[in-house]
Amino acid sequence: MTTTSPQGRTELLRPDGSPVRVLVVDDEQSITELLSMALRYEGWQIRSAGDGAGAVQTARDFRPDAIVLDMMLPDMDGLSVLGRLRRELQDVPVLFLTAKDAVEDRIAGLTAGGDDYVTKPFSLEEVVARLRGLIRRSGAADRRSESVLVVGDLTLDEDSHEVSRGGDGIHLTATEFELLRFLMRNPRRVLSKAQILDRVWSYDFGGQANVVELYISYLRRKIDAGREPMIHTRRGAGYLIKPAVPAVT
Amino acid sequence: MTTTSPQGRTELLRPDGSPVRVLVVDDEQSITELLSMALRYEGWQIRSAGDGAGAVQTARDFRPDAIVLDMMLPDMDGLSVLGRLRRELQDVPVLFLTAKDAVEDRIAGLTAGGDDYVTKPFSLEEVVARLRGLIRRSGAADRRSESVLVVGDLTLDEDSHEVSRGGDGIHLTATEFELLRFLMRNPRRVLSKAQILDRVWSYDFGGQANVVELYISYLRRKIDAGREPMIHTRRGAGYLIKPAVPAVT
DNA sequence: GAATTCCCTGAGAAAACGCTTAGGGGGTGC
DNA sequence: GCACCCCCTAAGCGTTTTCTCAGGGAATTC
Repeated sequence: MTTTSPQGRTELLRPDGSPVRVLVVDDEQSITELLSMALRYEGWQIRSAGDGAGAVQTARDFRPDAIVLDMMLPDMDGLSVLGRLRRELQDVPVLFLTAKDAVEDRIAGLTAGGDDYVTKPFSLEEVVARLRGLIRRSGAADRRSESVLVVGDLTLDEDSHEVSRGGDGIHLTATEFELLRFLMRNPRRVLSKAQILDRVWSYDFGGQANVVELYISYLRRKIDAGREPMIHTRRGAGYLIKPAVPAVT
Repeated sequence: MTTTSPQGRTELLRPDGSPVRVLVVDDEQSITELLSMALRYEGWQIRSAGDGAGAVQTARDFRPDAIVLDMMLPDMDGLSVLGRLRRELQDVPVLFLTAKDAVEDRIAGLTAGGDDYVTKPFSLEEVVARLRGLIRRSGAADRRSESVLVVGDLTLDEDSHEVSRGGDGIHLTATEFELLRFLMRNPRRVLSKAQILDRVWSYDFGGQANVVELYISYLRRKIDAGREPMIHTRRGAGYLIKPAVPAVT
């Protein structure tokens, strides 16, 4: 089931209308805090644990609809945590957090069961998107909930990563895609550069704030080029996307 | 829930009709007083604290709907205060106050959870607007509360920062926008130049008092130009905005 | 009706802000 | 190992915005 808030954001809900529950497991507290904040903002109910034992225990009575699980835990290795969690909650989808250099094939095996993974350092948009996908596919939320964002004649498919405007396919790089997704999930709403940076770039990004300007300009070149613009600058405030108003000629 | 006072101001209220509660945390007393006054004027219930320990303690039994938190506190740093506050009140939205130069350093993630921040020196209108936005989105107030101000045929959208009169879009600069917002939030009420200066300009503005006149004239040019005027001067008292009375011709 | 006070607005300087280009470095695939 | 693509830094440029200053006009007072 989905519902649309007054701001136009679409929320995932369980079939009985109660909020989706997510368990976050990571030993770094800053990570669990960051994730909890972001996921709560999605309207989900969050619990967190700092180690494997805590995770299993919390999972037992919290009965989450999805789990975010760091593969590197102090007390036991991610696999055995996973095993125990699965004993409690058989079908719950898991989003793994792994270091970039983690062994690929091991992860590949894990995600075969419909799970997914994200490498650290991640961006919040990425985690949220992956999680939404997992929950959607697991059937914990209404299956009809869509994975396609539409603003005007602009279309973005979160599953296939396809983007098109007015029927023409548009190729975007990974970062461009995430930026556009964030804009399109908040149409007609001014998003500050800080907000964009916090959601779209990884949490450890320490660079210049003008990357946002740069990527906005890339996006405009691909999306607005030669058409009525959809991406607008609010000087001193931020950017927003909205359906193009046909030129009155 | 929203209600409209006799003066025509729209107030945010909690779903049960009680006033919204806000906790203000800053070590400079002049700031907490300034903010407390301004926020009480919004019809909200305010408590303040001067350090992190006090903030956590006050939050515990005051149970605020939103928190204004200075990042620079004497006893502990803003983030650990945040952590403790969040342990007490999980979903409470936070508006951070930060120094301007601190923004670039290490404030990544502040807006990640739907929170927001304002840099010092700030204007009261900005703080109030941001807080209203946070409270609105957090669901502590009635979700139907709108983000659009309307006076006569003049319309101002706080989310998209769009302004239009009689259907025609009007482009305003950031300062013009804030001034108009302040006027429109107090329709049919005379606002003195001093009041306007205190609310719309940052508290450390040391310039000439006639900026207000200047910006009123800018606004008139954009909003009243060629139409029945909505912005009126009360000589010796101030300015007010009200729906235009159709010209009797 | 003259003086005074208050308000409005034009011009212009300084600063802030956003956009764009060029290029380096890292990673990936062939 | 080479070529390609992607991400980001850095710097320069043009534009927009903000504000000061000053002159003139309008309302008010005496």
